[in-house]
Amino acid sequence: MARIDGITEQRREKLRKIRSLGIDPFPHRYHRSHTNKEAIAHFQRDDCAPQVSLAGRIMAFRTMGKATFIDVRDSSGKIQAYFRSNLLGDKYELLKEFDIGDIIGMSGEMFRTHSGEVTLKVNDFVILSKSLQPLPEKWHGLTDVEKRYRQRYLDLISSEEVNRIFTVRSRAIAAIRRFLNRRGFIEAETPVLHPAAGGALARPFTTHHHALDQNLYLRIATELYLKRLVIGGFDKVYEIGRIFRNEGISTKHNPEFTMLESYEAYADYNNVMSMTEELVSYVTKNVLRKTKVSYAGTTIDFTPPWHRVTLRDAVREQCKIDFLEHADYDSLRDAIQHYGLNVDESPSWGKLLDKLFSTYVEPHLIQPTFIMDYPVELSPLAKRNPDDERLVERFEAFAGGMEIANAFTELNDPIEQRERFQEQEKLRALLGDEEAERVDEDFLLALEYGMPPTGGLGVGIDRLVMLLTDQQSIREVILFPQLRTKQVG
RNA sequence: GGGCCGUUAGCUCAGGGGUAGAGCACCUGACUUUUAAUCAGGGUGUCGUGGGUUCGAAACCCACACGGCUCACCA
Repeated sequence: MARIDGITEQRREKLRKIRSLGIDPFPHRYHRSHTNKEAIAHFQRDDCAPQVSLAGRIMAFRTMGKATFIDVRDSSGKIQAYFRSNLLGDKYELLKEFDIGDIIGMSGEMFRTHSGEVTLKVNDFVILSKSLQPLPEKWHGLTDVEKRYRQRYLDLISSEEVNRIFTVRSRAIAAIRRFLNRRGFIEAETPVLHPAAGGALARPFTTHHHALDQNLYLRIATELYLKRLVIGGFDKVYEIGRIFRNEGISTKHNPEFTMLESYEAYADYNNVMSMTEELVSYVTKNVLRKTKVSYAGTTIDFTPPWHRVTLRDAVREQCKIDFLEHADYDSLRDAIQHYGLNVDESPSWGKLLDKLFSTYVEPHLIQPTFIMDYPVELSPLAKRNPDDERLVERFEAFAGGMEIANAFTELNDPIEQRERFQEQEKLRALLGDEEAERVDEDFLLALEYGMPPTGGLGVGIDRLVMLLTDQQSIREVILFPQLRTKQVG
């Protein structure tokens, strides 16, 4: 990438010229009296000619000899500014040293042009930052996807839509906090560096602490620490935090992503189910002012109550297979073959079932749906279903064909939890399953002090934002998605 | 990691063996209410990188890099 070409050399020359005139092209501060939006609103509301000082990035120049219009944008929006030679005198010539992309401060009074646009008539202006690189083209903007992600600031400058997506993301997270805080939840911050990566089935990133001379893992879930807080007496606790999983990258997976986890003492997964649909519809209504969203050409309605169906019935409906009647690997595999279904080899019964589900059921779950009652093999941290000990009280929420939440009645029996961990260790040893849970003695010790019956929830924030913004790729809702580092030179 | 597609000016894109192109941006000039301002003039380039084929390669072949989609893994 030629960092210094003709255009940037011209701009460096302008920079030198500005300095030679005794002007600091990067002054320390500027007093704004209004944002662009406020200035326009003030003029329209009061029908006067208020004196204002505004600042922002120059987005366009329209010069007509001794008069110039420029468009200036700040985060509130665009405003047009009008520069006249006979108002500004010699200073008008200084405009020649300004370029699209520069940050400018301007003062003057508001008026309306002949064509009706509310405009700032400038009587003084100052450079606030000189831009040395040309901005993307004004009409088409930036469409090179790689460049959009690597230089997201350019994407944000040139695309209102991208700007909107990340504004929605921010508002959605704020709404989640508001919802939970109003219900009496406390927000916690638990460690990112874990001595053992637990709380989910996933490969972790590893790192090393030099002073402790100890290997550490980036967290794959916040679960086990948040449960310690429930044991510590925080009856309602949550964390919105970055999770790291050392797995493939796709339109639905980024190695680091944001998850909400909440835990509520004395609640079970039925209570959590109600809270989940209320939470999501609250967020949707607050952020978009409606509960129906358009996603991938269809309409998704988040209004509670959502569909509820057991995993068993869902799989039976789509695949004709009752997994409880095919409770071992060979039986389930044979049933899949018998019905002519196409499911890849999997290392275990549970993974085979998971595969069957994600291939034949998940893509159909467009409207918000709770899939309930998972096999105990797939859920080492969930409490058994009292009606069928092969199952646990667990649900996953789906919308738009994606999993957006996972929740269960938490296993709080320390003896059984130890047995479940040991089962996972067996899977790891037998099948080389690197994602299996490890026995976490520190967590087991905490459980032995007694954890109240608790309902836990995990929500994939990125995927929720995808649904709210009608984006089919997770990279479009993450400001700086993971890309391979480009070789320099 | 596999398959398919892409990479040409600052940006958006044409060009598919014979002198490197357009629009926007930029530069020069005109213009005191324009708004994708207009008018006249000016191409500013390692055609992703490295090899190969050829009299001649941006183009054809091979390898590599980066990206997109997809499959595998997962949430």
